[in-house]
Parts: sequence; structure tokens; C-alpha cells
Amino acid sequence: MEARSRNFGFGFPGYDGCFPKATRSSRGRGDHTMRKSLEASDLPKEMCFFELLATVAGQLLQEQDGEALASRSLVDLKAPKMSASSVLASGMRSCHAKGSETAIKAKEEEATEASKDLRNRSDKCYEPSGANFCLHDNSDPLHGKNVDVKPLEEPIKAYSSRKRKPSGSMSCQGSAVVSSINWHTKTQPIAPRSDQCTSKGKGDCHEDAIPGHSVDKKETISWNKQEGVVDQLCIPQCQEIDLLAPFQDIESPLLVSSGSSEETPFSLEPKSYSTVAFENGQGEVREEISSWKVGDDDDNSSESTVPKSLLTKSSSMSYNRAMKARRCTNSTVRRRGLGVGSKRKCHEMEDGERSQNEKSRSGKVKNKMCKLPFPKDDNEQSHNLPMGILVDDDGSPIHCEREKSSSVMSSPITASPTKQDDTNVKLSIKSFLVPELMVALPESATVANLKKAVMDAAMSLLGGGLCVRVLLQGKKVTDETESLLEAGISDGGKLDSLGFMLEPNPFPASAGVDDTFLVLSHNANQTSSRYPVVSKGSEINTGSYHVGPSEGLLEIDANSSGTEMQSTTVSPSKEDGLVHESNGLVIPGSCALVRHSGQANNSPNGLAVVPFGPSAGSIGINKRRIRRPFSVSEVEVLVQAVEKLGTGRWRDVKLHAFPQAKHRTYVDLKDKWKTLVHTASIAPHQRRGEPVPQGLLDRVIQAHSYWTAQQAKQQSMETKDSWIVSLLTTILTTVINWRHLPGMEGQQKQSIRDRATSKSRKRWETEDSIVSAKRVAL
DNA sequence: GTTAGGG
DNA sequence: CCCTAAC
Repeated sequence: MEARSRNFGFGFPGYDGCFPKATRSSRGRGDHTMRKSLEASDLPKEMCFFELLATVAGQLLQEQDGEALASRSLVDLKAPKMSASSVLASGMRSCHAKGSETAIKAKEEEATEASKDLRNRSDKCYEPSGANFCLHDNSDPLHGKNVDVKPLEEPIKAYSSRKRKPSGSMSCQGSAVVSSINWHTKTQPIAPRSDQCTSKGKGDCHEDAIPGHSVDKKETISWNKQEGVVDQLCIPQCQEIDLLAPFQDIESPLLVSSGSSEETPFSLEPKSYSTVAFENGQGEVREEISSWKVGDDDDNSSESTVPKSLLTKSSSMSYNRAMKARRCTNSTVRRRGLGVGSKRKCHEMEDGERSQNEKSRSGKVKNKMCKLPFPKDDNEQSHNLPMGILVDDDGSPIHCEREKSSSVMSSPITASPTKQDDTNVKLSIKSFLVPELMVALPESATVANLKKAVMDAAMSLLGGGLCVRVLLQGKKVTDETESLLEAGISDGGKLDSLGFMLEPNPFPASAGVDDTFLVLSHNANQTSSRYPVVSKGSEINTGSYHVGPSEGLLEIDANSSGTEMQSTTVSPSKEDGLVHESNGLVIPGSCALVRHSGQANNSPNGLAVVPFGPSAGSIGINKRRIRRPFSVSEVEVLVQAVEKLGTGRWRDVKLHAFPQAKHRTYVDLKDKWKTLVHTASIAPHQRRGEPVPQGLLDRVIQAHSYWTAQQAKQQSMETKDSWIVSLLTTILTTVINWRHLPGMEGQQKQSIRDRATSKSRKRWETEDSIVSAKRVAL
């Protein structure tokens, strides 16, 4: 509560003369005190005197409540103070103040039209609150068709596509269709996805027994009509996800055959693993797709080894370095595949955040998010893997030029503005890393053994099912109903801070896969017969296994926890010739212990796909959110909401004004209001950032003053309430004590009673005068 | 989970 | 925008 301001002003636009309900503090403590007082009044009934007091007290309290209720009843949030179009127009004026008059006019007309049309739109936010302001998403509400401020005199009926929780934002302005890449195992289909991943398009990816641990099995992964490329078992050096729409009904399987029939545990012939081909529905190899595989010349051939495909170059290098170091020092060596690179990258991102923003703003392409009304039907039999789709407004797919750079650790995700449209978010994923793996094997083991061990570890991981986690600025994006734009995954956002993390599927056999995860492969039943992954904190595998009959132990630490960002790194410590593992596994000290780590020490579980995060090369460290300055239109909406709801009800403000803007939390709104108040109080030349129209700032001042006054008033009332309660309690307590005072003369009792009464009355009167004085002051 | 406030 | 205390 900002009690500092005593500059009380009234009569700002939108102010309806009352505040809707008590502040949190009053709702909480006040009521609590009240309850206490009422409880305290639970006294012997034979005390007529007390009953009288209690009755009076009750009446007093009721009177108070009645006042409050009457006051609250005056609040009519549903009565629009400003029509949507007027809000829009006003916002536009401020937003496009520098634009031409005609442009403004056109926008206004468009907005008016749009507001008229609001109820007929199925992709608009359903706002049940009745507030007459609403910012649906983070798109500028004043931009064209994205009419975000709308009248809500009555709830806009949600259409079928909106039959989901209001938080889901599926607004799609264009006819864009998001296709998805569908994966499932033939033997064990992936549970139908229940989120936006499903689409009407049927694209099935058949995976004939992804070689979880069994290298003998042939793996056939297919997906349909994907434009993206998953290089080599989804661990590409350079992978670009492009999203195509609309769905076609052809199957364009990506074939990844693992044709190895090797039986020898430690002899891995990589060639036998990766046979990747893209086919269309007719079985023809799609040249187009292979042509996408630029930048991974070294790895995209069918001769690429699986380990190589599973480990990025850097991780492989670190792996090798680790081995090397191990030989030299005979100690555990940890390598972080992404350490330096990601660190540098992160710094670049931090430093370049603004420039990036500016770049994209000035940039040629302004993206507009298209989100598809994916059926949430769990019965949808296509197990879709949404990879996102880039489409034009007309739904035609966008083809982007593949970057020719083959730099492994270059910016893993790049925005590739290729078309003059406002629709698409184009991502290029350049590398994945496998999760942190730990392999322990005897020094006598051969390199082939090591390769095999790593292979099995990776396969075990894959066998358990992998999920894709989307990270933004190091933070997991958990709400999959968020649009890319809302999530900040747009050209306007920080695409270079976007990351993908593979992590073991926490629900490998579950039918209802967590919406948060995208299952890349799913053959949970395919447990390793020999070398399951030791996966800490994971439900996938928890055992440790011997490698071979007499080869010592192979331990693979997938370092995987389905959800925790916290590292579950098992740091094997050698003591007395033994390596104690946290699971209780004891590894003979003679084992060479190689820790393969694609991450920094406190890396999240699973594997980082993209190096990002500012420090330590860890994606888990950079938890700071992207700075997304409020636009003038957002400020407008915020101001209006606060005018209506007041300060101190930020959750309501959020729900009413920014229901769909996931990136605007009520804390953000509160902070923004704070800065707005501050901004309004300083000289214009001291202000920074996008200038807020003075008119808005004036409203901020007015609203702030008013609500501050209201809160002070409310507090006074509460204080008075508390004094009433205190008075009654004192009186009643005194009475009780008085009645039970043994051997006291009636005159003495009367004296005590008189004193108590007069004392209480004095306190009451004193407090009353204070309240009155405050009221006058207000 | 919300709110308020400092940083 | 983050963090924390208080509720």
C-alpha cells in the first residue's frame, strides 16, 4: 500500500466512486479480528447484561458491514465506462500519435469494426469477469485485427474452439494450420496428446522399436510431411524446424533404421545405426528434406554413427577430453560440453538483448502468432508431436533458406525472417545434446567398449522416451497453451534465448502425457536387457547394471529428473577404492569413471539442446525473464483496470485486463503501476523508455491518489472496527471478571464497572475522533 | 497463492 | 524484473 501519497484526487475517468471490496489486508486480518471478537462473545447466556452488550455489538458490526456492503454494491464492474472502440481509439491515438491522421482514423474504424464483431469471433478471449477492458495477449491490442480491448458487458460466448480453460490462448487470426510431427511406436503407441499438439492433420510417425537398449532392433521413425529435419535420431547437429501447413494426409516418414544386428556388447558399428531417409507418402525419398540438411555435412549421411548423432561435436569432444584426462589423472573428469560456448553465448544474449530486440523490431519481419485450435481430444489417435508450423496468413507453408553455416555451436536458434508477413516464428535448432551421462567402466575396457557403453546409455535414454522441454531464457515453458507470441518466442522476442532440452519422459508408460512434454520416442516397455540407465530422480530406470559378465560395472547416469531443473548429478567420489554412488551402487575403484556431461555443473536435468543462459553455461542459471516493456496500449489497459479495480487487487487486475497475457503476472502489473506512478511524478526529461502519454500519466496520478485515499479510509474503518471490538471485548471481559470476583462488595463492583465503561468510552471516542479527523483529511 | 515493498 | 516478508 502506498501510503506515502497524500495527494488525494478524485474524479478520474472511470472512477465510479467506490471501491469494490476490501483490500486483502482488510479481508484477511479484519475479518479475522472480527471473527475473533464474535468468538469472544460466546459467553454464558444467563448474563443479560452481556447479552445486551453483545446485541449492541452485533448491531454495530452489522451496521458496519451494511455500510461496507452498500458501498460495495455501488461498484459495478460490469458497467462499461468506456466502450471497446473508444478504448481502442484512445489507445490508438496514443499508440499512433506519430502516425498520420488518416492512418489513425483507419485504425479506429478498424477497431470499431472489430469490436462490433467481437461476439462473432471464435478466437477471442472469453472474459467472464465483466470488466470492460481486457488485453488478450501480449500482442499490441491496437494492431489491426488483434483487438484486445473489448467490451464485456456480457460474456462473449466461447465457441467450440474455445471450449477450454480460458487460459488457453489459441487465438489464430489467419488460416494458419499447425501441423505436427507425429511419433508413435507401432508396438506401443504414444498416448494421445491432450494439448495443442494434436491437429486434424494426420501425420504419424512410426517407430519400429526405437533401439532403447537393444541395438538389434530395427528402428524406423517416420513422420509425415515435415519440413523440419531431425537429423539422426533427433540429435542433429543442425536441425531446423519449420512448420508446414496445412496438414497433408500423406505420410512422409523419416526412416531411421538401426539395422545393426550385432550381438557383441561392446562392438558397435555405428554405420549400422543411422540410415536416415525422408520419404513422402509414396515412399519416395524427399529430396527437399535432405536438402534441408545443410550444415551438418559431416553427420547427416547414413554413415553417421549413432554416438555421434547422439552427442554433439562439442559434447563428444568433451567426452574424449574427459577420457583423455582420465587416463592422465586417473580421476573423475567432468566436462561440460556447452560450458564455454554457452557461456559466451549467454553473455552475448544478455548484451545483445536490446539490440536483438531492436533488430527484430526494425527487422523485416514482424511475426504474428498463429495458434491452432488443436483438438484436445485425447482420443485423437494421431499421436502428434507438435513441432510448430510456419505458415503464411493464407496457410501456405513458408520455406526458408537454410543457413549454410555448419558451425556447430553457433547460435542454435536463429530467427530467419524470410517473408514479409507477420505470422511466423522460424526457429532453427542446430544442436541437441544428450543428457548428462556418466559411464563407468574398467580401465581395461576398450574404446569400442566405451562407445558401446555410451551408445547403450543413450539408447536407454531414448528407450525411456524423451521429452522436449522448451526453455526461454533458461526457464522452462510450462504452459503449452501459450502462444509463441505470448511465450515470447517470436521475432520480437529473444529467439536466441530459446532453448530446447531433451529430458527423459517422466511418464514413459502413461497414457496421459504431461502437456509439458513432447514425447519424441516412446517405447517405455523396451527395457534394456543389459544396460539400463541409472537415472536419478527419474522414474525411467533406477537400476544399475553390470556390463558384461566380468567387465565391471557400467553406470550411466542419465542425470535425469523429469521436471526438476535442479541437477541430480551424481558425483561419484572415490573412497577407499570404491566409488559410491548415491543409489548405493558401489563401483569398484578400478573402474575408469567417465563422466560425460553436456552441461555445466548445475545444469538442468536432461540435456540442453541449445546453449544459452548467461552464466556458467548452464541453462538452469539464467532464470531471469525477458524484459518486455509495456507498450502504451498495455499501459492504457492497465490504467483503466486500476481505475476500476484499484490498487491492491493485482490479481483481479491481471484477470480482468490481462487474462491472456501469460507473460504479465499480477506482480508485473503491480510493478508497472509502481513505475508508472513514479514516472508520472518525475520530470518528463527524466523519463526513459517509450514515452507514456501525459494524459495517461495524469490518470495514473489520479487513480493512484484516489485509491491510496480509499485504502487509507478503509484502514481507518478497519481500525475503528477493531476498536469497537476491543471495546466490547474489554467490557465483556471486565464484566465476566466482575461477576466472578469473590467477596467484593456491590459498591466496589459498581465502581469498577463505571471505571471500565468510562475508560472504554474514552478510548472509543478518542479513536472516533481520529477516524473523523482522517476522514476530514481525506 | 497474493500483496506490498525494497532492491 | 527479482526477491522476500507477511498474510
